Amino acid sequence: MGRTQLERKADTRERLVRAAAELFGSLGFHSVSTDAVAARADRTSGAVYAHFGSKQGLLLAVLEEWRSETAADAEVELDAATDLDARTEALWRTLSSRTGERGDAWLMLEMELWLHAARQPELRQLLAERYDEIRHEMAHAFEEWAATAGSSLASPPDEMSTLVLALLLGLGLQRRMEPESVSDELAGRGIRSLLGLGAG
Amino acid sequence: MGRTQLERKADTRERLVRAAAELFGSLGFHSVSTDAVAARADRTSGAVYAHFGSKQGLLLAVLEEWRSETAADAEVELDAATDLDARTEALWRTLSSRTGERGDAWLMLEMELWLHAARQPELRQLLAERYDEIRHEMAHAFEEWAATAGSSLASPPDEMSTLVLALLLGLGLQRRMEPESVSDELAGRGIRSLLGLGAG
DNA sequence: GTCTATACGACGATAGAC
DNA sequence: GTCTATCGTCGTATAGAC
Repeated sequence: MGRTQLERKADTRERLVRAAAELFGSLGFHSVSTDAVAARADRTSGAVYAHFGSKQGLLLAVLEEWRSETAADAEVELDAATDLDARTEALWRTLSSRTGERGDAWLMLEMELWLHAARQPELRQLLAERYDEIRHEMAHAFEEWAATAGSSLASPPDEMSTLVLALLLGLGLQRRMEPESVSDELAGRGIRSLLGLGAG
Repeated sequence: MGRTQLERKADTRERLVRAAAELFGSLGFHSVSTDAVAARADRTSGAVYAHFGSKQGLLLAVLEEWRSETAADAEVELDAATDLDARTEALWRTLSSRTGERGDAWLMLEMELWLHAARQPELRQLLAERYDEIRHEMAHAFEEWAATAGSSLASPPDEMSTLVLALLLGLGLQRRMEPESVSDELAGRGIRSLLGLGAG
């Protein structure tokens, strides 16, 4: 069939990205060779260069993949939550403490990307846009929450989302070092007090 | 003199740690070779292994050095601030947006350490203790603030310091990618609303 | 696009003299 | 403790056949 080679190409690309996400996240970008990624994807390192040009190109592809996944996950989680407590908890769960098949590789990969971006302007631009998107989505959600709660937000929604995103990231960092220091309940309380929608 | 060799030893150690802090912070741990560190310290790589055993041992020494420095800096800054606005601002400045000679290498080195610690239990323990210390110091300060303000804290001080530390870290991360997204004023407002001591 | 094979460089770490 | 010299290894990336 004429489309077999296209399918195979897409398949290889997907395999490589998946393998890279798993290995980079669990072992770290620098500790993982292109050979290792290719091997896990049942390919050879040549395929990495044919598809992504470099090891860093592969890292970027992983980022793009996770961005869309995360957005989708967040939307599902948040739509399912009805009251404020459930919403804040869902937010915390989605952005900072994912468990399950991917483990907590999420935050580690995020930090890995942040570090690279901190030193490379092109990457920095890309990550900045990523944060912008996340903040926008959150800001939109906050406005809805306030509306359904009958109250109004104390500050501009985009400022609020900056603060909330910061809180989520920072709690994730601490939680990874010392899980007991950050309970789900504490996270929820923190978010609510930033929003000014808490119990007071 | 009998102490010359001891002095020289201490001097070499200090040179190596300083050089490592500068290079690791600006270029990243993985991008910097032990030879490069040693060269900047006017020594050779053998000295690194004689003093620290490994490249990672050197990283740990850098961490210890910065921990004490940061604590001292924070104390000075906070003692100089009198009202709540000045205090929250000093907090933000000390922990997340240091500029000057060290540039913003601080946060990058911190994240570098975090990433290593996330994968190594011994290091994780050490970093957890570091966070604990920071939180304790902040918690102590918060109690004083509340006392002088005549009000009381809404939550236990150690929970508050967890939230505030999270906010500071998270804002630092975003600020590095997109400085305009995090104003000093916003940071101060965020801290105050977590503390429940804000304007409202 | 994918493979094998390999060039080429760099790195961490050690040995041994001083 | 510090130096010079060096070993062995591993990594990224490329060349060229298929």
